[in-house]
Amino acid sequence: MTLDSGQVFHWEKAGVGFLGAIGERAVYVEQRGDLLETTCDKALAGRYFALDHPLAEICASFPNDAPMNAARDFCCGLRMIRQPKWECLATFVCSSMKQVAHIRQISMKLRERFGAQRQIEDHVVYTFPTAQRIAASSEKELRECALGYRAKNLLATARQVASGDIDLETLAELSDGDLRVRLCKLPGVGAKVANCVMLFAYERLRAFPIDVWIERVLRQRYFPRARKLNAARLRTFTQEYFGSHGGYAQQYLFHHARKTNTKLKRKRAAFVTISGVR
DNA sequence: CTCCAGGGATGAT
DNA sequence: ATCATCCATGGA
Repeated sequence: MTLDSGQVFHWEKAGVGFLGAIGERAVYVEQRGDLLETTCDKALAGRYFALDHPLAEICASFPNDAPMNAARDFCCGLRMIRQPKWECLATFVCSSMKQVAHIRQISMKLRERFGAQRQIEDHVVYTFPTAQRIAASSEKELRECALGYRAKNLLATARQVASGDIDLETLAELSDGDLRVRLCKLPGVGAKVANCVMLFAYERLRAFPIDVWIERVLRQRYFPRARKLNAARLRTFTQEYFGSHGGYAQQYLFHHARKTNTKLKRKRAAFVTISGVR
């Protein structure tokens, strides 16, 4: 549930488990009931998958309404991963106006081209390239990874991180508001991407990214027929209504909507077929 | 084939 | 302060 929820984009199904990388290490993970089996250091996997999060307590803190209850039931076990900061930032700079399936492709191409190769059993996985490595590439090379107009932003952001102009680790000391402001100064980072990075890499469980899916959920399930519902209005509502674990609630709503896919897409015109027209 | 996607930056009202 | 456009690309 966690690895398929659109937080990370490089894990691949292998047998009953998944093959991927946690930071610099190639890892195989497999869930057996309520146990997690892994080939890597126990503490490393436990931290990455946030096994210390009190899931029952967090889910109990969600608001009690129909869409939230449905999402909670559907997403049982889903956790917010603790991602490496640069990896998360870079990936979501590449995510704008892209479907999850395509973000996966971009992520894999960047890894294969610029990352480090790791062997695990008879498989090969790649680590995510450092900011230094991306900064040393060119816009042309990045465009060859299918980034399109995002290539310029990724390159510029990588250069700021690689040069030490911005230190992603020390940003962790900042308040939510200050952290968001600093992240939004990076090219290709707006409120949505900043919130994703805050939620997935800085443990800011309040952060509530609003993308096209979540906006549809909010408008159709929480504000049916509401006039003048702008971005600011949605933002204040989500912060107050979903509370201190809003990011968790958001991810549950997102994953549920994306996987069930019912009645959220814009209605298409109904067609009938009439024969014998000619 | 068409539609649209885990948006952001920019310029016009 | 809000709104409209453009930006590349390819899965569905």
